[in-house]
Amino acid sequence: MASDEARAGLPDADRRPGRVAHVPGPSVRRLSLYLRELEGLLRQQRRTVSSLQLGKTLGLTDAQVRKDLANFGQFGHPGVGYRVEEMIAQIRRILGTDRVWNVLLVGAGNLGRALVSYRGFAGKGFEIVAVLDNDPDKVGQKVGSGSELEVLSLESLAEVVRRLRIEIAILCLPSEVAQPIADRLVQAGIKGILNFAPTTLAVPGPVALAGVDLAVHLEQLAFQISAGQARTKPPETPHAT
Amino acid sequence: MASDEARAGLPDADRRPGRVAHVPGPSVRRLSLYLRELEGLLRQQRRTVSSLQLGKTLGLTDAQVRKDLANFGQFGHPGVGYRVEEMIAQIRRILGTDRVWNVLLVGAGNLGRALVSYRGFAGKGFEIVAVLDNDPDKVGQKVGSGSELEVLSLESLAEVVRRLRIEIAILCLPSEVAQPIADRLVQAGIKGILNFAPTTLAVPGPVALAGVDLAVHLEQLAFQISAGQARTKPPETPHAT
DNA sequence: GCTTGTGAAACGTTTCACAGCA
DNA sequence: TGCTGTGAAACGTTTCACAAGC
Repeated sequence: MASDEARAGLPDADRRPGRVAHVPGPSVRRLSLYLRELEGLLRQQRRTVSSLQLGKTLGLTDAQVRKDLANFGQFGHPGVGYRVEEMIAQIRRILGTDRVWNVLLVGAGNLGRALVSYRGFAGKGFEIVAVLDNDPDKVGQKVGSGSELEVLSLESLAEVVRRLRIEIAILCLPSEVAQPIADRLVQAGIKGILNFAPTTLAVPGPVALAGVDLAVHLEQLAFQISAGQARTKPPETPHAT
Repeated sequence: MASDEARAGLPDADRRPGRVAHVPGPSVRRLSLYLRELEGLLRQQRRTVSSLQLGKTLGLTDAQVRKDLANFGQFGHPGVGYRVEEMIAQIRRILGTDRVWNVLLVGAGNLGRALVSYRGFAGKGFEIVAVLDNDPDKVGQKVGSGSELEVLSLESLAEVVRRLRIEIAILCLPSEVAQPIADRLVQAGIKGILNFAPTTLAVPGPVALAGVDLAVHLEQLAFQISAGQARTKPPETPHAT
């Protein structure tokens, strides 16, 4: 651990577009929420929005919204606010969803099949392009809202990842097999894993990891109800597992 | 007096005797992860675990683990660590999952039906005891792993919540109807809502709220992959297979 | 008028380091 | 020796307050 040299007080000379120095994690998480709100405003034909308005629906202060967005550049227009369409394009570019990511889904159980049919990814920059499962009964089945995907055997994992240039995988598997499958995905060159198994995965540093544990979210509700009763601040909480 | 009394915006006060004074939000979130790890250790017949061991699998420091647990009392045994079984019982008590919560699921689409069949809630203190849907074609259908639940009409919402003493609802609905249904749930006396619709809900202060937006999680992965490349909260030295 | 962007202050969380106990 | 619990220091995030621009 390097001790801190005199690194305070230096003016940030790094203001080149495209290169962003250091962004707080919470800011990045909120970026997705801003995007969601802005897309809603666009559907309502709204042209601009102020930091105060944007923050109000999300339970944030106007200063927070401005600081968050200012982390990535100067997008606002004083006296006007933020232009909805422009801001959407900028956030998509920042998040990296201004292009389509090919996604692999592993595990065609109830949850897995539901995700393949999930409409919420449409227009968000993600497309599930392959589904794998272990179970011989499931292999060969057609899945998806239009039944356009065929479940493939796990044996084809590496081949599918490479052939379809897949960078993100969603794991809907029993806890016991999640880690070995994650290992195989990493080996095959996957860059990010979204894990729905209720277990902690270990992956090498450069591989991105996010976890969604349904029971965990319910537990947080139970705590808020029984202990807290007062609301804590942030609604959304993605937490790496 | 410009700003002294002006802080009344956020409800926060909870200083009842017998209740734990003020616990950082991040600590509470990690509590669920500790519980999950401890339950895994119990299955492996482990009797005790140190803060260092517990933290390592989760990518946390030992000091962090100790501080988190110390927020709620003194549970550790110097020179020994934490007794697995005892700690599980304590965390369940703290989270409020040392009893069973009746859960209502609203929306019997793909995702909703998958959650009803989801085995991960078993033994975690949550039981889905009713399923509602709008669609006349779905009403009357049997759902659940053993097909033991019948989908009921939305009209029975308030009656079902009261009769079955339901305190938590899971929303698997299109964004457009999520808010009106949330309003009806609040009206019926629900205490917490887990929202899977990709929209921001507004609920009165005393009602607990959590949201899971699948697109948001994928966006965070996309950002980590394209911008970050380095992990935000890195567990140290990783190892591939 | 209204609204952004931004230093500086306020606040919250994590890490450090060590006393104390088994 | 091994480990917890805890003040204090380090670090990170949010809020404040206001100059500057539309």
